[in-house]
Amino acid sequence: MVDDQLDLVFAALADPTRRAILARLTGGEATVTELAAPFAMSMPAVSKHLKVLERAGLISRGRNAQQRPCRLEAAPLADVAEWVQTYRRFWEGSFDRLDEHLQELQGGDPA
Amino acid sequence: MVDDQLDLVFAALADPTRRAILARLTGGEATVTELAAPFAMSMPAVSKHLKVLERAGLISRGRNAQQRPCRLEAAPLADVAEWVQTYRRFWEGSFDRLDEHLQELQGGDPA
DNA sequence: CCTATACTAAACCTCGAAGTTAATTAACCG
DNA sequence: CGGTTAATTAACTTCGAGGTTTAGTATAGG
Repeated sequence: MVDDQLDLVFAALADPTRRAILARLTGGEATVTELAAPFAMSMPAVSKHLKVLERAGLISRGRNAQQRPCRLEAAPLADVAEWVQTYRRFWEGSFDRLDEHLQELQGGDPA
Repeated sequence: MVDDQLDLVFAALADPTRRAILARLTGGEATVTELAAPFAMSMPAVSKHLKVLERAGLISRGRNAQQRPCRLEAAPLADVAEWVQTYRRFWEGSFDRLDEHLQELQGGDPA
């Protein structure tokens, strides 16, 4: 709902490294070292990416000895889905702009 | 499919001005001047935002006298929807991480 | 032709994102 | 305690995003 939050989430998703990290986390928790392994990038760089994801609410972090396991927190993606959902009728269907406009005026949904 | 394209789209969406422009365009085509009106921002700034949206494939531009009407091109949002869709089961449902992992291994869906 | 209108291009500024290396904290382990 | 592993912090660099103002390009129209 807060627009700033959507900013953070979209910005976080705009980086392929971070999307790859999220994809990795669908397989379960992982430590920073594990997450960093696939990338040709230093550990602090990955640590920064994780901070971006955390600020966006897309991951949370636990504690296990010296390790800080990351877990996926997908809730903000529901907001993304909701936002994009409002545009669905603009990529589905084959009506032209005039039809779209009429549709909007009438609040109708041809699906 | 092309990861770079998703980068461009997410990055374009990470700015509230640009999302507002897209929202405006759901009401039909608009000129740059019309799009710029609601914002406390110079016209060149809006012009740059439009270029970002265009590069992401989210708008296209026509020509009408001196005006360059913009129209919404929502197709890239389908890619966004598809991407986010793969995470849906991670924000729906109330199972914990272990369950998620088992679910993934079994390819099951408890919904 | 001249001028106003609509927009883009150019030049510039500032700030933060993304990366580096080196230093620091924290926890385990022999 | 001393050393190793895991991760963050700090200091620094580079680059591009987002904004500005000023200048340039088209096109409409008196």
